[in-house]
Parts: sequence; structure tokens; C-alpha cells
Amino acid sequence: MDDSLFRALADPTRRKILELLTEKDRTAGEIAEQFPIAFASVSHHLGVLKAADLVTTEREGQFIRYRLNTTVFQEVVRYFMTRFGGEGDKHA
Amino acid sequence: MDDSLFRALADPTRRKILELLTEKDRTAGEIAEQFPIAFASVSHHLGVLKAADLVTTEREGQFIRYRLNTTVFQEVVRYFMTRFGGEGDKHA
DNA sequence: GACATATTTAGACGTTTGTATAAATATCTA
DNA sequence: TAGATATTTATACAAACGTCTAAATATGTC
Repeated sequence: MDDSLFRALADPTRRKILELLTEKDRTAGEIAEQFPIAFASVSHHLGVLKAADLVTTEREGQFIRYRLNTTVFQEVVRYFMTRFGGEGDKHA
Repeated sequence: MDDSLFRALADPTRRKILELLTEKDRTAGEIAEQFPIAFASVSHHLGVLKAADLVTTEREGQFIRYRLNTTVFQEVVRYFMTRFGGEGDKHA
């Protein structure tokens, strides 16, 4: 399990971004306007999330669309269930 | 979901500590000797894990025994499954 | 090409983090 | 009480982090 993944999840703004992307894909600007910090700061967070492979990007003209990479989340769930799950998956 | 939890998981040494505690409960010293860093540094990590409620402690004479708090891990799994799971729990 | 919009990159700055050493606290044994 | 062992707390410091402003890059429109 990659270190960058957990470091990426450590910041609350980034987790909020991921939750926003759960609803639907969004452009960088759409994401940024949800937060009280500078666009450049959000862009930095998006870069961290992308480096951790938690999101993917696709250019659409001027815009860059961000999408959740659900595959990685399934790996995270597996990580926790196998190592620390206890009986956590019994009633899943 | 508490912020301290994800911050606690962000450090590789702390994740290693948690994996050690998966096998069996251990005293602070038993944990510390597994790492190349100072005992005091490991003690700091243990404090972070305890503050995040990822471990519990119990004094046994001179020793302090650390134990994994599996309840919190189940909450983490639930967090990921509900928010980002996609179809991750279908084949669990 | 020139200008507007969308986004990232660069550089700076204060805060947090992980580590170390030294001192403090707690328990056990004699 | 004195001394040994186990662990934490205090303090310091370099590295990493989150944020900012300004500049750079990319695309679309005129």
C-alpha cells in the first residue's frame, strides 16, 4: 500500500474533494469554488490526489475534468479489512 | 470521521505499529525495539495512535500494554465503503 | 495575433510533523 | 530508601505541508 495514498487522505480539504467527486465528475474550477481557499491551493490538492492515483483527469477544451478512481478505494477497503478488519466484514 | 484518525494513519511507522498489534498485544518496549528510531520517538507515535483512538492501553506493572482498537477500523472501512465503495462490497 | 478564461507552476512563508537527546514519572526489587 | 527498568514528557530542530500571490501555460474567441 503506497505511502502517498495515506498522506493524500490525511488532509480534510482533499477528503472533501473526494466526496464531491462521489456525486459527479467536476472540473477543477467547479471543485475550487466550493472552498474558501485560493484556486491555486485547490489545484495543489488536486495534484496530490492525482499523484496518489485517487483521481484521474481528462481535458475538455479549456477545462480539466476530475473523476474519482474507485479502483483505488476498493484497494484501501481491502487493506483495512484484511489487516485490521477483525469481524468487520461478517455483516457487510 | 475524525481528522486525527487519518493524520495518524498517514505515517508509515504508525501503520507498521498497527500491523504489529494485529498479531498480538505488545508492550511499548516490544514495539519500540522493532524500529530503528529512538524509544521516545516510538512513544510519540504511540501517543498519536492513542489520541486517534486506534489503540488502547493497559498498565501491567512497569509495562504498558498496547492493544488494537478494532472498532475504529471497522468505522474506517464503513467510511470508505459508504462514500467511495462503488461495488467494492459486492464480493466481500 | 490579441485578449479572456481555465488551470497549473514557482517561490515565499508560517505551521505542523518526525526525530533526537535529556529530564521526569512510574513501578519493581532489594 | 536506593537503584534498576519501563515509559513518557519537554525541548529543539530540520523537513514536510498548506496556503498565498504572481507568473506561466493552455485553450477558446474575436
